[in-house]
Amino acid sequence: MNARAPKGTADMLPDVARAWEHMQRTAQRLFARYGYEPVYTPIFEHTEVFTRGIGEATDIVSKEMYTFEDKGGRSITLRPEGTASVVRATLEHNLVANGQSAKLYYAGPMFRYERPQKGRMRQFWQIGAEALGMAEPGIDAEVIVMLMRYFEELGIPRQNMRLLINTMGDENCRPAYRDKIAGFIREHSTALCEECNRRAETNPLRAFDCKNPGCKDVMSEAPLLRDELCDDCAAHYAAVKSSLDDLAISYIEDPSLVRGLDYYTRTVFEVQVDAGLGSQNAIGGGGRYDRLMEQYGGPATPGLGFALGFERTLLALEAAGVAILGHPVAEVYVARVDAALGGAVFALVQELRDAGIATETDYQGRSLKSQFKQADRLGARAVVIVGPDELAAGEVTMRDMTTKDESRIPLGEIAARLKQLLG
RNA sequence: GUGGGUGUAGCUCAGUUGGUUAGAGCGUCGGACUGUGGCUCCGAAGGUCGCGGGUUCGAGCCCCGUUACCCACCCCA
Repeated sequence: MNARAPKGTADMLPDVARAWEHMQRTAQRLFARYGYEPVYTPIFEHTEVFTRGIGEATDIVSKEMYTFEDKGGRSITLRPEGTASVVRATLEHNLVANGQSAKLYYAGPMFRYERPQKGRMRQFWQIGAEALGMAEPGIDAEVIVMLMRYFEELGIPRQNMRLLINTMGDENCRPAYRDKIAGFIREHSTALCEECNRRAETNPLRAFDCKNPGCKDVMSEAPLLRDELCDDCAAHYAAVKSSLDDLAISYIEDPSLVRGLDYYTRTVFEVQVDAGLGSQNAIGGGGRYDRLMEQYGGPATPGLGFALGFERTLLALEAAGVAILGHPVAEVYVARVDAALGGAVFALVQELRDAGIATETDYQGRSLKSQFKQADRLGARAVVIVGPDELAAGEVTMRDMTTKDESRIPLGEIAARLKQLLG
């Protein structure tokens, strides 16, 4: 038996699990203020949900999916991202029929078959939010602001983050631009890498993303979509920027920001940090996907959203020196002078827990000294000592671990006294 | 898929030109006039030195293979 988690997965031990819960709670509180409601979609979907939505030519679909055939012969894929599923669910349940809108958020594990490295896992967690049915540029800004506020609320200093934005155009202006870039790549084929040449056929815009210095040079001369936008897209982009300005959210326009999913239209954005993530730098990103619902056979429905990565966010938090503190494991520790008193202790511990007090005790027959050490380690504010002397008088000793004050308390009053001490 | 690095107690790591009972710190457990914590001191438990071959009188140290993890490329959260 190989007692090891599979490659690219990790156990989240209490310290990390606590951070996870903190990140989820923070999202729940914040997103609720923006009108978002939770949604849980399956962790696996029919493969087609992703191939259609994300795009056959993307890295995610072409080489990173966990796809398998189930016992019924269906092709199933572990979700590599959340948007496709949420949009599928929205369509399936008619959440935005007849001009309705929906604001939904989700959190959970995603799966991508890649070589793991710092900030990249095969199973990784994301929180995402999707705003469906709204085409106005104001909602673009709102989504971006909520994402930035989330990171800030967790404790990543604003100056540690960089918000990049760009526009991908729409079906009116992008095809022409796409052809133009494909042509540009062909013209400069000798100066570009093999991969970029291949991109001319599959997804020309991704050539902007190439990290090869030679390609970067060449692509810096390429025509920009910004200059080829149709009027509607140009107006939308201008309005988004203007809203961000109004909200004092600073951003960097990055024409090379393309992102790895085919469904994006118009606004795309990414939040990057410099420290803690190894060679990665994005902690969150997203964009608008006004045609996605139609790709699933649904009515034309605009939408946009973002996703952010837990692992990377935690790395960024650590790099920023932010500690996520846990609650004490126990508020009260019940110690017994000798093991024979177990019965009385057991009843008392249960009574305290029923009274809402986090209570811990020893089940290993340890020395009183050791029990005190344990109480200290668990962060207990008080220790209740159960000994023969006390019990003979129907009492216990209560020790305030901060002030070291001790007093004998009748058994019947101990719960109330402890609650009083704990405030 | 490709490349580099690492793999010694629960954790972080030392282990000299290969040499005889493999060490430290932290943590854990026990103790310091025996019913009491956080400091200090003492002591104890705990290791197939990733695994398999090879070289050697002898290998944690050298060689080969293998595996795991880490990091990087690609791309992304």
